[in-house]
Amino acid sequence: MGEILLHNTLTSSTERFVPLHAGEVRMYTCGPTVYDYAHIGNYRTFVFQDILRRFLKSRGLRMKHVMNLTDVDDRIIQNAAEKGISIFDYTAQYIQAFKDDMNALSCETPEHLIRATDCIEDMVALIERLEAKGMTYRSDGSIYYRIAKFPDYGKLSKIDLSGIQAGARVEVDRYEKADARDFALWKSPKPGEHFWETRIGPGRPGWHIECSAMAMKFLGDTLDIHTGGIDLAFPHHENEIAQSEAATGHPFVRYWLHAEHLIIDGEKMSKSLGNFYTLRDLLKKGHKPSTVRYLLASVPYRRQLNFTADSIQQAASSVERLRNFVARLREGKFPAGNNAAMQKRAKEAIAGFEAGLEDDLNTAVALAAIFDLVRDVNTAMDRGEFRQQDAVPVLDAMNKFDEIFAVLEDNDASKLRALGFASASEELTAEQIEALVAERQQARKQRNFKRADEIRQELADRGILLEDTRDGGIRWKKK
RNA sequence: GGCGCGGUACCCAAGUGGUAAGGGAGAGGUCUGCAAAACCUUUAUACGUGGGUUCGAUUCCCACCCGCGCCUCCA
Repeated sequence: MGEILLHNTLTSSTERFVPLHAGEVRMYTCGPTVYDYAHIGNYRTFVFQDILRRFLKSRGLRMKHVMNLTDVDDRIIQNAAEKGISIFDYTAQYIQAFKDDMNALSCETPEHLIRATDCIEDMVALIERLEAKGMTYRSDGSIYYRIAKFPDYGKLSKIDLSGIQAGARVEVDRYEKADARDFALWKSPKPGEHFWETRIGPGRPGWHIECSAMAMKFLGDTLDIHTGGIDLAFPHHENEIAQSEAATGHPFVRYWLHAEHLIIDGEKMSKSLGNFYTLRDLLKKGHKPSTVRYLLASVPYRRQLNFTADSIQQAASSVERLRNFVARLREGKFPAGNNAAMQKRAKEAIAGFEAGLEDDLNTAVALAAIFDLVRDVNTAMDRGEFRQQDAVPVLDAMNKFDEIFAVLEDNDASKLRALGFASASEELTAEQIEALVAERQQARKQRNFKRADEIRQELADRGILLEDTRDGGIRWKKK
């Protein structure tokens, strides 16, 4: 195993990753704002961070990983008010939807998945620290961060503040700020708005303070890794740095990792263009959760991912190839014994796979190593050079792959059911399928191919594909 | 305008100063009762365009064109 390289936005370079605390990774991911269903672009970032945490875990590192759920912001307050329900109830449904989606995409749950509103006290305390250090000012009951007092401002995004200062684009919103660049730490409530009564007055937290407070609450002053979409680098992450480092005097994050955006058919995804998809939209179209995960994971995270009808179809085919391979390994009949070349080949594949991931999570290279193995082993099988005992090391390699990619298990149907998508055709029980398979085998023996094909078609219509194997057996799988 | 990422075959996508991984799709073939799966063969000689450096550049430098993102709350 080589060293792990990660690209750090802060330094604009790819660096060797070494956790601050041996054996443990303290990581923070900006979670969703739960005002609606998350879209497929959101999940690009979440699948990326899942690949990252799975990879780090596979290296024996213990994860201390926090993800926030932003469950209070302007849209949430407005939408909840329109529906006449509390923001808690309003967001609860989307938090559940988010968890369900993440589960469908086989994304592991971080050690701490926390509602922002459960950490108001921590945010208040952090704002107090900033006030004590003279980093803030009050205006109309709101509290702002005075960027001019933080000389390092802009070091993450390399933004030139003079441009903003002079720019005409900054709107004067309803809050009175001393400087257009300043941002709200605490917002005073408007009439009828949800607010918290606190030591710093009534109101609600600004977006940026959430993440600083929650990250440091669970992970300490300095985190190893902070992930998010590239769009968050400015201003959100820049503001997190300003808040956290001004309060503690310590570096906030050692490695900043940003995922590039997903675009649709070469265009930005947006509601106005009509190319805006949630995960459920895709599942409704008949795509499998594993297909979506594979597609999102297969393009290296620092590259824009162009999502097209073609690319998702390609992902489906690729997963199918991998699953077919594993089924062949598990069910195939091979001559007894072992072939040293196969053992060696499996080890090489693992090494190649890991080398790809080590290189800033280059999933494309990692996948190539696995597909090379698939082809070579299939070839060996066809030539009769593959032995029964070789299945173990090769399966071991595939398991190592799936520890990270998590697409091999054929559990799409149950995941779809969990999300409330009933399969169109009624489910056949394994017994019913076996009975039909047996009948077809009988028909084939009698060379009654008409009946055999009828049965195969009948099963196909109900989502079951039959494959006759070389050794005269049959294997079936769900479509 | 400023900052950033990218432009590689039909599609997705690696990669290196010495003439291009992998996947998908297509075509032909092997196997099979037929299919499916699998395998084999095949698909880039302008690696966005134009210059430059070099014995040699897709890979380095410069310019330009195009796509996408950020520039106050969007992953």
